[in-house]
Amino acid sequence: MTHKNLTIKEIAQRSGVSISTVSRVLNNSPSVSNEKREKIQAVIHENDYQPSMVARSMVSKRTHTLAIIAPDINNPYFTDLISEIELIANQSNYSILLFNTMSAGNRKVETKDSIEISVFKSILEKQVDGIFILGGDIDKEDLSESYLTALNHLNSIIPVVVIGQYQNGVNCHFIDRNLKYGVTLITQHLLSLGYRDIGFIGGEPKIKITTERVKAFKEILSLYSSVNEETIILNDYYAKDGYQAIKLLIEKNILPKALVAMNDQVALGAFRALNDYHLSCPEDIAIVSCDAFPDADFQTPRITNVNQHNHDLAQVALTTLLFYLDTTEILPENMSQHLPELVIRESCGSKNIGGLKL
Amino acid sequence: MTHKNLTIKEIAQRSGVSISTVSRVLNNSPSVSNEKREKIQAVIHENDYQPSMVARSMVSKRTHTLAIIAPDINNPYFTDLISEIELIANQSNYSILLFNTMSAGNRKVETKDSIEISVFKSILEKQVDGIFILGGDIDKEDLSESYLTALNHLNSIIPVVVIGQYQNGVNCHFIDRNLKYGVTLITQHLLSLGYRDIGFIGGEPKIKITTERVKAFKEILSLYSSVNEETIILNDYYAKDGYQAIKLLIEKNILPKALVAMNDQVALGAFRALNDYHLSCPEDIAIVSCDAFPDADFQTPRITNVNQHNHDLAQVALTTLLFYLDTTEILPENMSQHLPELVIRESCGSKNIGGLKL
DNA sequence: CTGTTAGCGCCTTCAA
DNA sequence: TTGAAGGCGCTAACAG
Repeated sequence: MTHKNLTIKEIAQRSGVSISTVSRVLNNSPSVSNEKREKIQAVIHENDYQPSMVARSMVSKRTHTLAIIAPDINNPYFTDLISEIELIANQSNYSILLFNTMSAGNRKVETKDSIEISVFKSILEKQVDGIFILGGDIDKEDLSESYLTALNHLNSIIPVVVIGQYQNGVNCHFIDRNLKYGVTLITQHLLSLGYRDIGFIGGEPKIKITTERVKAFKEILSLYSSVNEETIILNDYYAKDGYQAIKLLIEKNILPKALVAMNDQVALGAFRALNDYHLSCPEDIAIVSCDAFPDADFQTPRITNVNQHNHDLAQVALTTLLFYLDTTEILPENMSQHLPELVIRESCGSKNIGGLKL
Repeated sequence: MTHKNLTIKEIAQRSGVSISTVSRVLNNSPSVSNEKREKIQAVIHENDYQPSMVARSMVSKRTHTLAIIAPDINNPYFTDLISEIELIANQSNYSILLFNTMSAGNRKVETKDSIEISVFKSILEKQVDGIFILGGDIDKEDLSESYLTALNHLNSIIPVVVIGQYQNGVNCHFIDRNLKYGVTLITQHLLSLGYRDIGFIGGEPKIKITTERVKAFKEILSLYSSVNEETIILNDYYAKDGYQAIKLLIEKNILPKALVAMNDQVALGAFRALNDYHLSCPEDIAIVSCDAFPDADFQTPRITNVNQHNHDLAQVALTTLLFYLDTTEILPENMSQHLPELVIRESCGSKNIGGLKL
């Protein structure tokens, strides 16, 4: 910390011009003589001068920073999304301010007042240009009044894009994941393979992601077979939950012939539990997952799952947010997202391993 | 975007006082009459007023923001560290600006000029108070001259803490991971179980993490047995690399009786490859890992590995950075980090499953 | 094409 | 205990 960054004033002095001229070359204004421009650029380079974003923000009211609020960055679903958003944001010259609220995951923190509400305050202070909410409180079936108020207030000052299911009474922009299509696709796959006795495991109850998926699961299943509520085990989104679910089903002696798992981690936990009971997937039971995580192709068995195309999600979310940064109008057209895609591997017991895509 | 945040000036007007008085209550200055203080606080609450961090930063030269530069946030090692740092940083009222350089991982970007150097520029603009570098270019055996210059320049303006191995010629503060101890521990474990024919898989060549671990591995192995260079396969840090390594060893017909994998993901890929060749771990070959990732306990087999106590790392890194934020002196005492810890599970073939910790 | 001036929102002297 | 004034580094009119 010996050096300090120079100011525009010092660059002006060393270049023998006024600060406005320096400011002009900084902002690529055409109305600067080549001679002075070159001189100034030289001085800028010599001194490794970087204009202060803080001062610029002061004037422009833009920080070129986007906030991401995520409940658990140890969950691959969120990191996938974050790294995707970050990549595209950087290309548009935005930086990412990350808020990991820990409202999910191993280190889940329980407080009477939601952490997210306090995060909203920090974000307001920081004056980011826009905000992504990737999950957390917003996914709850019953939103608290205080959360709703805080979120709407936030959104009235800074545009918020939520990647998740639409919530009544929330004024943010929502990017829908089309959960229904994905579950339907994969359940149908099991049905087509001949399975009729199908259960569902994983996912926190009272959370929209869970309820929507379970609802769609029941809908499609009931068309061809019957739903057995006992084999629907909702707990949480992690490997431990898949493990626990299988344990429960086996202990109650109601293990079905096939299971839809909330995501790959739940499926992983399920595999492990089966192994502990000397059962195996897919021989004894087929297990598929609604949400693809990395390494699905390296598990044993390789996991048949749904690719929700998070890459698209991130793209759409960013485009949407960037749009609302500049205007309060309605986004003209819905951007195209790829539909969730069934990826058939081994865990479903299908013989069509590899290649086959629906 | 109907509302806008009020300014201190408006709060002053609505409270019937001057802006300096408002500023005083904002900063908990004692010299304000209770009457005015209460009036002002009421107005602040009514209007959900949040002072502008940007304006404050303009004056204080502090943004209360820390940057994290990581090469691949899809890698659990980095997310672990990030979420840990974020948690502690938040408690000290710092926000995290995340830079995912993508210099590692599936989407690895190759450019002649390092992305990190351009990230350094963004960071300089943003005027963060301090910087963490979690990996990436800094881990290379041969640092480019341009990178070195850029990093040292950065560090001369903003304090940088690197979580990684010390590099000659770099002026940042380093937090060492004690890689040697971990590998030694786990190799010794294999040796104690009676294995003599032990290989090493995973890890990018020419990267310090790799070279240090391989070096330590060879050192301890050569004390009890002999090193076979052919069974040391260095490629990268992911599941695909474990897979590829096993494939190679089998095809060359030199699969050893035991392997040390760079991390759990490499081990996972190795398991998968073994299965494809109708071999299994630990029956046919023992595989252990140097770096624990989440879910090690849910893999089949459960992975015997080393817990590098990343929690500690984050803690020490943050404390160090916070210290150097305020002073240029030398940190008085080395903070204690837990030593890497051997966690015995199933993949080593040990009968002492569970419980046993060294 | 160039320089002067007036803020952006806040903190910090300095007087009162 | 309070208010007025100046300045943080930069941009954006406005004159020249």
